[in-house]
Amino acid sequence: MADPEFRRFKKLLTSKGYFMTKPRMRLFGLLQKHPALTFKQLLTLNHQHDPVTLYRNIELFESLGIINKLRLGWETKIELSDVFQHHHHHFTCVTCGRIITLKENIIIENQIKNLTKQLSLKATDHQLEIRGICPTCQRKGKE
Amino acid sequence: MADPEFRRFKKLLTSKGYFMTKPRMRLFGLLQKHPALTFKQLLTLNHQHDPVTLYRNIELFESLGIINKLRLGWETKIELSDVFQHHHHHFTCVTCGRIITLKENIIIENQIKNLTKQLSLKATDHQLEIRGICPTCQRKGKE
DNA sequence: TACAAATTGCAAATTTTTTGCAATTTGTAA
DNA sequence: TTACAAATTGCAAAAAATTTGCAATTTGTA
Repeated sequence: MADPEFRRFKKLLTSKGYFMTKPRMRLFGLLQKHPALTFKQLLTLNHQHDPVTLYRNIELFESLGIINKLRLGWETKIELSDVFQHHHHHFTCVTCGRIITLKENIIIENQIKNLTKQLSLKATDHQLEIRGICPTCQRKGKE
Repeated sequence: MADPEFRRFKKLLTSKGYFMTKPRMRLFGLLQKHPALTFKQLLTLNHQHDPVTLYRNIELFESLGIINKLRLGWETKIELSDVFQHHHHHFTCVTCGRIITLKENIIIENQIKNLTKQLSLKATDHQLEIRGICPTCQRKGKE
């Protein structure tokens, strides 16, 4: 495969002595394709396969920094970490549950840098979720 | 009780026809006292009492906007919503798990307002978690 | 104080997550 | 390419977390 993301993924695994297996490739592929998935969604998309392996690989990926777990709305979702995606934030519609990806905002990023610097915190990453009502649901609400 | 927060809490409950009960007062009291608790911590602090009632009241409080669930570090935590606290953000130390409360940052707040306005999103609230290494753990790491 | 409606707390069901282990798959080095 | 050691899977089963139904109790109202 020529996919550079895949190569980075492989490196993360193998440099620590883990094996590149089919269930791991499948999981990584699903996360590349979809923006943010719950465990259940992953299990469904991964049909016919064992939840146990999925649990174990999610745990592994988490520990290797391949994925992040987020709470969006009321659910815990899994998505690829910033190593594989442009850094971004999320807007969750509290009415329909839709998630809108918000592209990185430089002013906020800088402000976070200042803020942590002042407090002598060494920041590794961050996440911002904005909740509210999406344009579609706003329109429906007025009808 | 003269506590104005408590009165606000009571109003939120009773204005929708819910009763002010002892388990609900206890839960609210715990959340006032502690910054961000997991379900397990709540259960322990609430010793001798049933998990079922706790689940039900957490769900109710959530639906009434009394509390928020957050994912901090790897855990889901519960804290009083901005109705009862100054709006703030969180820093989680990935090494020791400590949570540091970050006071509201006006520049970030304004930036969020601009951002959502541009996209016609009606924002109701948001949360920001910064992860990294706290000063204490940074020192330990160097020893 | 009496009543209707809401809530609790128990038992039990259901769902989610973890653990142990034998069979299989993977990477490495001859 | 083959053979081997180590890692991983997927099953069965255990453990933990969450939800449901219901009778007894508590709460707000008149």
